[in-house]
Amino acid sequence: MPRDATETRTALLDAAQSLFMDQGYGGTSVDAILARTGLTKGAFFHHFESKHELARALIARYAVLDRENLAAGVERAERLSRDPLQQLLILVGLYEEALGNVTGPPPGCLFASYAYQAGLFDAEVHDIVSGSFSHWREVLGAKVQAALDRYPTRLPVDAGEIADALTVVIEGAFIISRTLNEPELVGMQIRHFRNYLELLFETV
Amino acid sequence: MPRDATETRTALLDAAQSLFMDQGYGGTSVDAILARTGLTKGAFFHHFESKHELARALIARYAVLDRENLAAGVERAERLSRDPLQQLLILVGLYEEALGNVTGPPPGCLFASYAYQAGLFDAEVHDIVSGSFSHWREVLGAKVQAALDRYPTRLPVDAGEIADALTVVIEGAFIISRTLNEPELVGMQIRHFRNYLELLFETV
DNA sequence: AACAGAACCGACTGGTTGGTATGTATTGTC
DNA sequence: GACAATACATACCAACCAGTCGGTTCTGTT
Repeated sequence: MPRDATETRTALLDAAQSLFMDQGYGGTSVDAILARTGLTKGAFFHHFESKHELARALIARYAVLDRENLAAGVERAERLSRDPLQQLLILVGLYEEALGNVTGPPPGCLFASYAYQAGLFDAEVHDIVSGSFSHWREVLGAKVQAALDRYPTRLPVDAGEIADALTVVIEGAFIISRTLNEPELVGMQIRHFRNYLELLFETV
Repeated sequence: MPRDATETRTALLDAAQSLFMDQGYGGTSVDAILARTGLTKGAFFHHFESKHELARALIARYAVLDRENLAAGVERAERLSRDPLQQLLILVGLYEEALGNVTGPPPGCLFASYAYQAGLFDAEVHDIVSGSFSHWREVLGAKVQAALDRYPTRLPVDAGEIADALTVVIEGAFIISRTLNEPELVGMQIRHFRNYLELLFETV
């Protein structure tokens, strides 16, 4: 077997992800990706049969990492407490921690970059993105529902909506944080979502 | 004077806005804009000296409308109540109303489409976008501060952060709403921000 | 050492891109 | 109704685009 191809493939995916987040899919040429990696057309089209197929592979990789990350967070929260409300608050706290202590440029989300370029992609890519957000809704929604089942709230709320509210805050915070170039903003805003939960559940 | 040019110019800007929101700036060709309007290269480059200048004009127009819209909302809220907290809640309610009763495809924000394509634009465009978000922070932040000065809160909060939280929710809700194709989501999420305010200020 | 096959190179292609040059149509002014 | 100026159309160009293809290099197998 020849030299290690996964390294090259990863380099292409990494460069593409960075460029797509900064210039968008339509604004990034294959040549730009090659210039960043130092590779050539031959390498690119050996690994991906088209630019579009790269986009698909990229977002699929991102979706897997996102799921693993979420699952790890949930597991960790479940290990740290038996109480569903506490688990929820811990989970939010973990994301606040992870996205708050970022040095350098504000972080972003590949799914979000899709939202305003959806017309460039096909149904398969769309399903990966919407499936990822739906997954957040399901996983978090279950936790919220468990908390709702056990504790009273100051206002009547729907579990799915509360679950969505976290992804909404994260995605929205990315946008404001990026345009204002204020990396701290993301953690701060997640903090406010945590405030909302605590106020809702009368823990404060 | 020749025929009315503003109509043509507006048609170009409208088509560009719609396409940019759907495919991004880099993914939209000048020809695509012309195909949608039924115009030609001659018309385009008569009104805009480059594609980039169109983007600048478009986001500038959007920023002006956004400011006017915000100012109108604030005025209306101030007319409906003398109390700063009530004004704030009314203002949020107005946006919940405006963005919640949308039929057809979920709405979006041109500023947000910029966030993940920033590398394609220059400092001038960047200043318009960041200036717009800063303006929201200032205007809303002042209202929040006025409410904080008069009423106690269950948790200590910063006025600017609360102001940002609304734009964060709106922008984030756009993204999730668009990818899941659920137009109602935006209004619902703004509702949760209103809940947060009401819980914070002990009105519920 | 010979072979096979994957990994990669780089010149090339046809179509598309943003932009230009030049021409024509429209409309108010005198 | 001649003139001027704006508004728009059309043909065209060089640069760039995604993608192709024949060739070269590397590496495990025998």
